[in-house]
Amino acid sequence: MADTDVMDETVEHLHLAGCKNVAPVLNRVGDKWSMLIVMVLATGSRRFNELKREIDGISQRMLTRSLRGLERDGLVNRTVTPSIPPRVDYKLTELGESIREPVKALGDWAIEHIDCIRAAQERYDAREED
Amino acid sequence: MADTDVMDETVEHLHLAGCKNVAPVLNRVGDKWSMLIVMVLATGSRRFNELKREIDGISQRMLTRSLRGLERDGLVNRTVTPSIPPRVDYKLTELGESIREPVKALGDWAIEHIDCIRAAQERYDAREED
DNA sequence: CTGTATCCATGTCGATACTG
DNA sequence: CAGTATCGACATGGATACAG
Repeated sequence: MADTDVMDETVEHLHLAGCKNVAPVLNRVGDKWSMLIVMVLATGSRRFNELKREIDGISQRMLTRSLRGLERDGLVNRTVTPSIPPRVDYKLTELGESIREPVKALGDWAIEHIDCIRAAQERYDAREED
Repeated sequence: MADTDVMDETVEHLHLAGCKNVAPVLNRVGDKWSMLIVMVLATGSRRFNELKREIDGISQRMLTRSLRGLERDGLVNRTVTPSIPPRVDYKLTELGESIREPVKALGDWAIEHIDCIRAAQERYDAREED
């Protein structure tokens, strides 16, 4: 099972040993821009400023940071064409493609239950303001 | 389609209109403790300190906050028994149960691809330190 | 065009102390 | 037992300026 030293403590009460593996993924999925970028790139490769225009609201800094994160995790591929002006293209890797399905499942769940959630929130908030 | 006023701007370049709905869910799913709590509660109702012991590493503050968030979103039900000492039980609602499947799908993806991700990260980090 | 560097505001998380 | 209150450390995100 390779030398993953994640079992350093005997995780007594957690059958959730894999959680240490899941957490970083949840972190990336849960961040503000990454999955949005993935969804845009799902429709085809883009250049930096194409993404910036298309995502609408993202700052240059956050686009760079998000892309670097996705690239580091192997979800996005970055190709530099050293021309003048320079050209950089981003596209999903196979790994990046493969995450779309589970993320979409979550997105579908969210859309399907959003009314239920909002109703719960309103009920909760109503009870607080007494 | 109900009066969801989320189409206030003509979302030209986004077929991702539902994103405003998905974001809050991603936020909850992506946070550090919420899904861990859901997974524990999936095996049965718990009291506050049972959760605290079982989650291991969570602070009292974060457990309270996470449970409040989950309760507000309608994923968790809180039942107070005004005895001495007081007793409070938490259990998943139907909505809470229903989110387990898509979250598990994402968890399975993470576990399945963790080696690939780590490899990509090491490759990336190796290239940075030159 | 594609970034990097700074600065700053805000949010998240944890430790600790205290309460009914 | 089941919280609330407070504080401080740290991470995240945005605005702006600058650079190859």
